[in-house]
Amino acid sequence: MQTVEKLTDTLKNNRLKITPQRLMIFKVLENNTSHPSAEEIYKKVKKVYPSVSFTTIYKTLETLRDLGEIKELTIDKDRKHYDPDISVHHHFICSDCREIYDIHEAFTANIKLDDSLRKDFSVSGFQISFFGVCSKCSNSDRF
Amino acid sequence: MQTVEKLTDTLKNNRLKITPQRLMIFKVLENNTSHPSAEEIYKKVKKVYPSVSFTTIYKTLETLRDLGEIKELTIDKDRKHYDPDISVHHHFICSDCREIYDIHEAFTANIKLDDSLRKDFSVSGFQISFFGVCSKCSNSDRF
DNA sequence: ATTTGTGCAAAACCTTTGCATTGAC
DNA sequence: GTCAATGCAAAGGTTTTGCACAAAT
Repeated sequence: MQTVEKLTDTLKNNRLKITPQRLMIFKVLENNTSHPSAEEIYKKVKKVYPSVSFTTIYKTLETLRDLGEIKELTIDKDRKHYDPDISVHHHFICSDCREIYDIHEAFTANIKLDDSLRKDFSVSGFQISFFGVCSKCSNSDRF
Repeated sequence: MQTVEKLTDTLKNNRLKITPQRLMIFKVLENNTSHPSAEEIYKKVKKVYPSVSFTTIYKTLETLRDLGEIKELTIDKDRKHYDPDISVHHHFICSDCREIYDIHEAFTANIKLDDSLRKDFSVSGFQISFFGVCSKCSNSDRF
């Protein structure tokens, strides 16, 4: 996602309106690496704008996704998560605490799209989901 | 997933009961590479057992997953899909028709778990989701 | 003034659960 | 006879939608 400042320009260029609620959602997402769910964003925005609705959260997230500013993550079986980091990277989800961690690793360069794959599919991207238990949870398991 | 025959033994060994509904669900899943959703399984079972319920479908899928016989796929943002092929492989989901295809490719061998990754996480598995449009859909787009 | 965004309430979905009944063993 | 499975209805949780009103441009 761009900076909030640049993002407001992008909205203007698309004849979209800049509202306090939206600005707050942008601020919550800016530099956010916690992969929040809609509810987590809602709760944070609600602290500043108590009357904000889920409708606004979902609509704004949809708008940001359509602008290509954020990515909707389908990795948690229970709910969607949102990622303002649209660069190529992958995720680890802890089966215990459900937290999602970023994985920026060099090995991803080793994934070459095979010709047979190219023939059958027009691949626009891929995403690796790692499963397991994070060190925080595996440590606490010992006690 | 094992063959239906072997699966019945596994159930017996776990003191689980073999019912006509379950057998039908097993048959629907056996050698099924279409990654069906619960509803798709429900519809097929319903043709033979019209009074079958979603409860039975979901409960049986849960049992099979807990036995390690099938995998629950979190790749489609709208619903879960079920895969009786528990061998290591990956998937391509068409953003147009939502169909999920298997990807069995040699390049997956190139993914080595980095030491830094091993240090922070106890990785039990990973799964690559490819996104894009399948050839069926990209062909039909032309008309 | 126009047009988009907001928020409420309700709906739409998918999935799970409580419970009485049925059926497998 | 015992215990697990089934099926119904209801509930739960997430996400979407219709619509009137508010706010941004």
